[in-house]
Amino acid sequence: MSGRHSGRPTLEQVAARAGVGRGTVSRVINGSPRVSEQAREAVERAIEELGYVPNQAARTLAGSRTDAVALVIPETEARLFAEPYFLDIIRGISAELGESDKQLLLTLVRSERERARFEQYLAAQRVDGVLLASVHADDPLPERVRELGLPVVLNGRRTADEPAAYVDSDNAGAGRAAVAHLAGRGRRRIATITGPLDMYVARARLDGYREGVAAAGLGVDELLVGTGDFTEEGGRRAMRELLDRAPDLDAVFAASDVMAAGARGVLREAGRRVPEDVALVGVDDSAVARLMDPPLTSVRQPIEEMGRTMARMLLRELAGAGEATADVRDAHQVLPTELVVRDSS
Amino acid sequence: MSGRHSGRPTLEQVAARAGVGRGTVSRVINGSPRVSEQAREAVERAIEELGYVPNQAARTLAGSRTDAVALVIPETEARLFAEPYFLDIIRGISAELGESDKQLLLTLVRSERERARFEQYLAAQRVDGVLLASVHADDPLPERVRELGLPVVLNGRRTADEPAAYVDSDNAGAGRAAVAHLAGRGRRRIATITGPLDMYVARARLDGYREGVAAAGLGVDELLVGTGDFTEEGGRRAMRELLDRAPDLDAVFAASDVMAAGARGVLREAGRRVPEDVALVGVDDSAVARLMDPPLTSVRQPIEEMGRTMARMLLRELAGAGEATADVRDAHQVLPTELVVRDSS
DNA sequence: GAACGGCGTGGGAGCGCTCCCATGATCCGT
DNA sequence: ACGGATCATGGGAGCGCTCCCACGCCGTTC
Repeated sequence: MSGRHSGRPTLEQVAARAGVGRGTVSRVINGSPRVSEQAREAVERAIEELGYVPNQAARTLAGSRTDAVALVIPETEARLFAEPYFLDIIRGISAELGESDKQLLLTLVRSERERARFEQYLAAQRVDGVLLASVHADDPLPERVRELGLPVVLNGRRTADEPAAYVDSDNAGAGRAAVAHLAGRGRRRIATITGPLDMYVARARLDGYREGVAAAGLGVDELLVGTGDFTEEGGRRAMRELLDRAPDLDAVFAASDVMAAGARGVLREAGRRVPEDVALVGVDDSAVARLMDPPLTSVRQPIEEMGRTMARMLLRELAGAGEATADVRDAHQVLPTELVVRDSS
Repeated sequence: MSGRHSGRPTLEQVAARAGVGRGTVSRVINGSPRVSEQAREAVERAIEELGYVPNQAARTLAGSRTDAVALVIPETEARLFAEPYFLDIIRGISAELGESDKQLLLTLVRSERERARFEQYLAAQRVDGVLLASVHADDPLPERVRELGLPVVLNGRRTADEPAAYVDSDNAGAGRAAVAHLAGRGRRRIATITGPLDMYVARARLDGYREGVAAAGLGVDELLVGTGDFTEEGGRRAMRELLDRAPDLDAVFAASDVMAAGARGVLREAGRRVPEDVALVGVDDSAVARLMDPPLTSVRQPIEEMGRTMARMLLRELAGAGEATADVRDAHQVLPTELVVRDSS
């Protein structure tokens, strides 16, 4: 066959063609300023002509930077949350990463075994940093990642005083806004359906609800607090219990759209009209909310923006390389939510 | 501790500790049979004790296998399709990949520019193969990937005689099943709302609809065919037109749940009851279908299974290494759909 | 005019692994 | 008992890149 022209061109071949040394080509590729204009042009031309693309494995091996970050999604959660959530997160992350030439390694963690394997991957130097979606209260993963010397950013926090870097939305604010809205429409017996209370996000929304009730001068009634689990069925169950315990309720703040959908079904079966008899507000502003009948008032989280912010934080830390983490405050971002009013309230 | 963390252990150190040569350690790691039981045990012990994890970059560089595959999702599509779709696809792929120690590189392609960049990545030897979600009719990407010498598997086909390997669901079957069901319930004027007709999936469902109508001995009436675009708004628009053109229709087969949801709203506004006046069937069996009022009858696609199958096909081709693609038939998988009957029909 | 500092440059020395070949030990048949 | 297979084994030779040091060459400076 014809010569050794098999395989892709290497940096060495580019150097030869451009009439310079390997070092110079490397400098051009990596945007070093210490290259003469002339040499740079020659190299760029050679790269163009040869269709050269640097071999990533070689770069990583020699330089120990991988140009990839991992996004970890615990599979169990993936089913609970309104599903579009993760897609939006991914979209935001991907958009931000795209601008910096980084790759996204997606890992769904289903079991302990897969988790262990994931830690292996981290140790295998496959990524420069880790993004973690929806961590549970007692999840040790963030610490494990740090021990491996990798920066990590969480989506949501595990506790109020989360030590790791995170991006969260203003969950308490969401609860307050929902209740204020309902109270503003004259509702006095406002109930809530919470998420699972071992998750910080659920607690925070409940706290916001309580603050909102107090702020409206209504006095908190624990009979009006029903516990759900972010699923439709959980929403049904909680709604039934609430109707039992507090048949005089005239509004419900459900901590997720999906639970609101479940609750809506129970209300219909109970002959309560929405919004005439019972006003309903959800959280997420998902497709479900728009398509419900009547369309559901919901507190929107800026999900895609959360993804972007996570990626941005991680990239900043990667760039800042030096251990000197500028300011812890930067590492804790809480994004605002927004009430979207529709016909259910 | 301070001090120079001598970094992670290398294969060489494992060899030293186990009292064998590098080659032997490498053989153990790669599961070669040509290793004595004794040596194997010694090496495994050393790996355990040192917490050794092979450096991926080095393996790739030396062996030119990357242990990663890319999943490409055109961003434009991501909005059109019922969103959970992609998450399910990802879930299936991830599950299958997890069992074979491969990593998933997720790439959302938003623009021509990002597409070009993606091709660069492929050329940079970052992945062993490519999975492509929802390709458009004229998408040249599959061919580009092949030119780079990488195997590719599509989700859905571009045309009826797609040359590339693909996994699709039985879209025509979905249309037939929906119509048969509606006809079975005594509906005679069955309309359809299609997807965008430049997509094969939309055409196939329409074909199935026509076949179903013919099979029921109803005679196809083009007035009953409305064109949508897989969005809720498109569904509304098509439904309005249908009501205009064929006010006597008594059933609608919408080619997606989301369009069905849009249509349902228009029907309500028009004072038509579902299912009494007009029966409604969608496709996807998504959360939207379950949460609609009344809950929507829908044709379910085995989305997660499609993901699994895609991954399996790609892995098989990667394993088969040799160019001898066994049988083209294996490369074209069409999975069955299933009608889920609810109250809307 | 000699000494000096800076800058662009070339290329050696690895990074940690797989591939593969040569080696010595073991086993077989005759 | 001996030549020839068979087998586990060690280790050299890269894979393609980045890092970094040493080398000229230039313009300054005193």
